[in-house]
Amino acid sequence: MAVTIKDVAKAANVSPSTVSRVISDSRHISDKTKKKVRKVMEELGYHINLNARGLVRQSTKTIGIVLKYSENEAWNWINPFVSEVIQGISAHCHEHGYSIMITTGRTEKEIYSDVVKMVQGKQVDGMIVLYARKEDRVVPFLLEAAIPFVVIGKPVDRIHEVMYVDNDNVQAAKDATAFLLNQYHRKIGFIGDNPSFQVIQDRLEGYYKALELEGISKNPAYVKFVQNPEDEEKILDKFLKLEHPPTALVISSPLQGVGVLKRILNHGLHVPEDISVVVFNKTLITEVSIPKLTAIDTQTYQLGYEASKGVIELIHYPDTFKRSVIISARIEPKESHRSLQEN
Amino acid sequence: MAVTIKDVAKAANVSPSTVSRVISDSRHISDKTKKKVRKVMEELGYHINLNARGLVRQSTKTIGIVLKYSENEAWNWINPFVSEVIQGISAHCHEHGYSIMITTGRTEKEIYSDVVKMVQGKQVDGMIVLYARKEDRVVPFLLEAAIPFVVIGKPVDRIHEVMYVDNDNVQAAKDATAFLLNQYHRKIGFIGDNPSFQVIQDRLEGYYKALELEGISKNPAYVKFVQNPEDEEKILDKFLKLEHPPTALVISSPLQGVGVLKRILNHGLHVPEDISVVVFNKTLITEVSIPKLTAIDTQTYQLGYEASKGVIELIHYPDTFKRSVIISARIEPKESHRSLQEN
DNA sequence: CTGTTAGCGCATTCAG
DNA sequence: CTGAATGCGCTAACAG
Repeated sequence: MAVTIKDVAKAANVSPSTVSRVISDSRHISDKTKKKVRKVMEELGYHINLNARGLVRQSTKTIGIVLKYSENEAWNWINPFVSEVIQGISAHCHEHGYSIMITTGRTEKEIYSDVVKMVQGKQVDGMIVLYARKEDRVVPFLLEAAIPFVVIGKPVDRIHEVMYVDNDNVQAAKDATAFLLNQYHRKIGFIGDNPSFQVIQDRLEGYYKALELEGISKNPAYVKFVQNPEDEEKILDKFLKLEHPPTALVISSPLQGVGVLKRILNHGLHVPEDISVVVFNKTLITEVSIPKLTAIDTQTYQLGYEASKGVIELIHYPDTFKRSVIISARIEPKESHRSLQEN
Repeated sequence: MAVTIKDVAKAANVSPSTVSRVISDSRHISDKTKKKVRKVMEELGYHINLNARGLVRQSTKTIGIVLKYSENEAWNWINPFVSEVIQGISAHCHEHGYSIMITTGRTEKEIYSDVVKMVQGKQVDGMIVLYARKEDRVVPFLLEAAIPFVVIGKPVDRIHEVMYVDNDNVQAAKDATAFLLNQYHRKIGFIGDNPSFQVIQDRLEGYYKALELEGISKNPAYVKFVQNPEDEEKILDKFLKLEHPPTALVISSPLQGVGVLKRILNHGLHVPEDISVVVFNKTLITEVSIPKLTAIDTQTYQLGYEASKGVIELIHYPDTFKRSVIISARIEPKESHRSLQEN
């Protein structure tokens, strides 16, 4: 067995509680004893057992992260969104001494039970959910369990009861579409992935809104959902076979963006000469892409950072008003778009 | 407070120890009582406190993951290698009921203290280290602490004392180089990132070996290390200003691969017409790249999966022979190379 | 300023 | 097959 608080106490000729107080640097302990105890701890190689502390404190200083799953495994972790968000969460958690635990499940059901285990098992003090989607069981469970949590994305149900961090996706998509409209595009397509995620719905809405403002009516043929990379080919085919193919596309993920880029080339067309492309989420990928993709910077890292700030605040002050945070997103013009009017 | 084993015991008219036995499905309990107790657990909404269990069992069923850090933050998580490895680890851990905790630190020092906290704090039963590098303090610490762990990559020191999972990077780089030699390239460059990582050293060695077999002597001008994306430009400049610029490149990361691709285009050159490129680590990125990059499939997911298998085996059978695992890597010819002899 | 006492929730002897 | 007793390592009153 490892050396415990008792061993230290004995060796230092003090009581265990004194040692405990030294550990938490209580100000009710004289500097002299602190020094003495710390020396003994050093000598004995003492280290606190966080498990035991967790048990008595009813807190583990750990945040659980519910990963976004998708039908298509590959798109999950590889999607740079997840990586960047976690970076942001990590950074803030580290500043506050919190550890991070992540779900390991791959299906919706597995992830749900991971969450139950973390929460009911008292492994975490709070949770961050990396997605918002319809008919999801995780958020209702967390509400029921009354554990601090923050959703990244816009919750679908019971929105007033949950704290969330999100971009204004409606606005962002509206901006992106308006950006293309300003460049005299009138036939603009929209490509999203899984429409059951709220984020896709919001972006679609923003896209429609921008068109509406220009008096352009909804055209379902210009809206497609790609659930796996293979579909990209078909979708582009369909677009191009239209009597009036789109001259520009708004695409809801960077990976899809580069995918579509490639398909366009396959068709012997060029970006931005033949088709302009604006994608959601500026990431390293959009930067290394050729051409660089004109992308909407959703400040993913910041999203994670703020989410972490949120949970930790909720943990410390449970009665905090659940003020949700909107992270601004703005378009960064790069090389994948052009104006139709080459004045 | 949540409902505990005692509450269940009381409600079911049994002793706490009986409830405990029902939880672990002990075969010393009659089916009748099991049923009865389970019913009560259900009604009361009982869930085990894993913290308490951890304390008494001296095991948390949690694996810690030590993330690879790099000077350049962005390259860390975004690097798909990490994502894929974690997917593999996740999958296996989930199968065995293990949770995953990740380090949150960004600098070497922070990560080290994260590790100490996890291990000494008894938060984890085992560890997986996602890198192997010189003068690293983590591995020695882990050895000292005598906790089960597996390194992904080839350990630098005390290699016989640690279990590791790795590709044969020497062989893989040799194959990659030989592949280019077979295509009649004679001036082959090598680009790696941080040379303090063992993996880079190994690949460099393999590269040299292949050249040697063809009687081509080492040329330092053909070997460059890129520590951040900006350097790519300079390095390519240097390569191209040589009297005999390389006609092919072996590159040690997919992100660097696409980066270099882009720089080559900037110079008005084309891949594979002017320069052939072979990169390490087939990932989604190499697939969506234009052209698709001829890449070495290092089976990253499998690397993680095997590492997890390793730790969990070590946890269950501490005296397991530390048999290390080599995951085969093979080159997947795509579109970024060509033969110099167009017969 | 420090020691004593009493658990946190669970698993595991040892009896019966 | 089940119950009573004990302790995992730590913290938090409550005394002094």
